[in-house]
Amino acid sequence: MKFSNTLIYWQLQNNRELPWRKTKNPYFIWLSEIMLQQTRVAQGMSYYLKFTAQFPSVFDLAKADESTVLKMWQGLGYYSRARNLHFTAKQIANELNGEFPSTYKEIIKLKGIGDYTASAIASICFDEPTAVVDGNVYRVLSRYFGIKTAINSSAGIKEFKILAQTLLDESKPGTYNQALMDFGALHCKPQNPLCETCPFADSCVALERKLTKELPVKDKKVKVRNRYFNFLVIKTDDNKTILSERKGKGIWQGLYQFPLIESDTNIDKDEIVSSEKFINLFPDETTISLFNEKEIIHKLSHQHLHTQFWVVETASLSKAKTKWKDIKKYPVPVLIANFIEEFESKSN
DNA sequence: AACGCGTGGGG
DNA sequence: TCCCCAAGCGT
Repeated sequence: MKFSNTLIYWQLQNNRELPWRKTKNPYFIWLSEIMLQQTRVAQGMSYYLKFTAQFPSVFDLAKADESTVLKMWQGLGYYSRARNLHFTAKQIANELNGEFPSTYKEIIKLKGIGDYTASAIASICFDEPTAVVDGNVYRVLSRYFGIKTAINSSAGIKEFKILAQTLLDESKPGTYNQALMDFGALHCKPQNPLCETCPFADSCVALERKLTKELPVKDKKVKVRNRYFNFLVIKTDDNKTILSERKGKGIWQGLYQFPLIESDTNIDKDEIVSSEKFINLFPDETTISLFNEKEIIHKLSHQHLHTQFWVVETASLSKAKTKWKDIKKYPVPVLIANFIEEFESKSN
């Protein structure tokens, strides 16, 4: 049987009820696709429901402040997705009369939308026969055809895109694309794929040659960089603190944090209070204490952040403009949000 | 072209 | 514990 027919038959019997499956509205599909980039369905689900409730149309999203959008995105990671989402929402609302572009060629021009997302939206919403290639597709196709080309090499990216396109069922591209991704996510899983009950078992190259565990091939691992963060958690007599936005490139752009002293290794109280940043911040007397006895290692995919939170109590300070009672209004990284939770629970 | 960019779950 | 990795994109 044809690859696409077997796949769609599998999908009929294994259909997932997902909120974004009930619509072809490109705004909702777009939202779901951005949220699910490098993100599991289970993690993205509550965010999708929250966003569609608060922003039922692209105009509502466009009207919001970026900071509001980031606050709602808090905890989902890869925050440039949220910034690009908001940027593109404004563009669609203000320049395109709220009308989502309807072809792959136009969709891929939008910020935050690459080959995968443009193919997904074009096929699901507009029935354009463009094949999606995501992590699931790489895995299924590399195993089924026994392809050892690295999926993150430029040769692999081209090869798999072409192959995916030739396999696509052009009569129902949206259904086919989602079926292939579902099959990868639920059946042809990274670990412990369900080969015993696989509808492709009679023709899967990886199964026949016992290559399932070796495929897909991916080269190079990301190197992890160690960084040492010391946050100065200021608490003034009048219950204020300093929280400021991270600007420029690097992690957590647009999110807020306490004043930060970064060092080459964990440093002690003496080094904190004698640092230039500390002296500039606090001309007057302060009381400083380390909040977490043991360093917190916050792990990003590519950085390990060895973190110490220093609680600094001082008289009222003109630079301390953020009221403690407003602190949860700001978008912050999970590392900071976790600290705030613990700090508040201990001071009550 | 290769690297930077989060977070959480599972083996 | 550690490592992988999950509906990728921008530069």
